[in-house]
Amino acid sequence: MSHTLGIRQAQKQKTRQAFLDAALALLEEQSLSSLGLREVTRAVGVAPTAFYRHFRSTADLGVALVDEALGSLHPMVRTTVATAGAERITRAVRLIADHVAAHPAHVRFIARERHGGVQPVREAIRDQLARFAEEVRAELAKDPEAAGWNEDDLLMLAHLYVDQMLITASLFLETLESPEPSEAERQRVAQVATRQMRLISLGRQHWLD
Amino acid sequence: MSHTLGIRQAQKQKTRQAFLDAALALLEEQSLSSLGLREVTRAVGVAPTAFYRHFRSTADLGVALVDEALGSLHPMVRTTVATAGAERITRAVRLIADHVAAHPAHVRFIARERHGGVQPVREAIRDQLARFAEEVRAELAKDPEAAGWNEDDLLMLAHLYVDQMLITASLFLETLESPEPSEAERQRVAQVATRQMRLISLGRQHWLD
DNA sequence: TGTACATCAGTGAACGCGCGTTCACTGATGTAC
DNA sequence: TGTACATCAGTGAACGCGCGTTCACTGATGTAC
Repeated sequence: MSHTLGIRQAQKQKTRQAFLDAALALLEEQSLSSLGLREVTRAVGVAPTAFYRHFRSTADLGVALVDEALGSLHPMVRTTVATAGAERITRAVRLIADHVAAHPAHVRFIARERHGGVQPVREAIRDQLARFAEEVRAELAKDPEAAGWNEDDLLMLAHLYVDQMLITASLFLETLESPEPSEAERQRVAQVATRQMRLISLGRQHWLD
Repeated sequence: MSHTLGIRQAQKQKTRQAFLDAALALLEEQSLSSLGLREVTRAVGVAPTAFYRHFRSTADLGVALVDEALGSLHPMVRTTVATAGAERITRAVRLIADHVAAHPAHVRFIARERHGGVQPVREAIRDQLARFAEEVRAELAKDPEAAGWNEDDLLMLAHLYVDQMLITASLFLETLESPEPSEAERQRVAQVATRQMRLISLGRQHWLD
C-alpha cells in the first residue's frame, strides 16, 4: 500500500521540513511579517533561491506552519472533550500543559499570528480554530447535559471553551519564557484555568433554568 | 494653573502625534516588528533622522501606542462594570462595539501586538490588561453577589471577563474588515458575546453552591 | 542490465533598492540681562 | 524693548549592508527502451 518515495522526493521533503523547523525557531523572537527569506535559507544552510523550490513566499510557509502546528491536534482535543464528568476539565488542562511543554514554538507561533500582520496565515488559523469549535460542539452535543440546547448555543459554548484553551496555552507559555520558570507558577496557571472552566461548566448546568 | 506650552514644545508634540498616527495607520497591514523607521517618517513627511528626536526605536513608539490605545479606557471600563444587574452585560457589549467602531486601528494594534514579536510592547500590554483585571475585580468586589468570595477567585473571574471583552472586541473588528461589513453580522457577534457573558454570570451565581 | 535522454532540487552571480544610523548643519525659538 | 547667546527640532548627505528576485547553470535522480 504505502508508496516509498524516490530519493529525490525524500530529499525534497527533508529540505522542506528543515525550512519549517528553521522558520519556527526564528519566529520565537519576531513576527512572520518581518521574517526574511534569506534569513531562513541561511539558517537552513542552502542558497536563497532554494526557497522558491518549496514556497512562493514567507506567507506561504506560514500557512504550512499553521497546518503543522494545529493539524495533528484535532484527534487529541476530540478525545479529551469526549471524556465525561469532572475528569474532562482536569484532562483538558493537562493536555494543554503537556502540549505547550512539548511544542512551545508552535503554540507561540499560533498565538502570535492569530492576529498577526499576514492575512492568509490569519485566515488559516481562523479556519482551524473554527474546526476545533465545531468538533467540540459535536462532542458536547453527545453529552446528556446538552439536552434542550439548540445548536447555536452549543457552538457559542464550544467557542468559549476553545478560546479559553488558547488563553490558557498562552499563559503556560509565559511561565516557560519567564526569567526563572518555576513549577509553582505553572501550577498556579493550571489552577486558575481549571477554576475558570469549572465556572463556565457551572453556567452551562444552569443555562436552561 | 494650566501651563501653556511654548511654540517649540507645542510643535514637537504635534510632530510626535503625527508619528503615532502614521504608525498606527501603517500597522493596519503589518506587525510592529516589521515596521520601518523610514516608512513612518516618509508617511509623516519629515526626514528619517527626525524620528530620533521623539523615539529611541520603533519598539519605543510601540509602547507609546499602547498607552494611547488603552490608557484612556480605564474609567470607561470601571463605570461600565460598576453598573448593577442585567444592564451590566448589555452596557459592556455596547461599550466594546462602540469603542471598536470609533478606534478600530487601536484595537487591532493591541490584539496584534499582545502576542507580537516585540517584547517591551508585549509587556506594556500585559501590564495594562492586568490593571484592567484588577479594576474589574475591585468593582465586582463591591457587588452583593461577591459575598463569600475570596480575592483569588474574584481576580480569576475578572480575568475571565477581561479576556472575554478582548475576544469580543477582535470579533467586532473582523466584522468591520470583512469584504462587506453588515449590521447583521455585528448583531450576531453582540448576541453571542452577550450570551457568553450571561453564561459566565450564571456560573458566578452558583459558584458557592 | 545498459544506454540515452528528461527532470528538477539546489547553485551562484548579479541587479537595483530601501534600510538604520552617524554626523555636522541650520534657523526658529527661548532666555538672560 | 532690544540685544547677544543658548537651545534644540528638524535637515540632508553619506555609509555600509542585507534584502527579494532574475537567470542560466549543474549534476544527481528518474524514465523509456
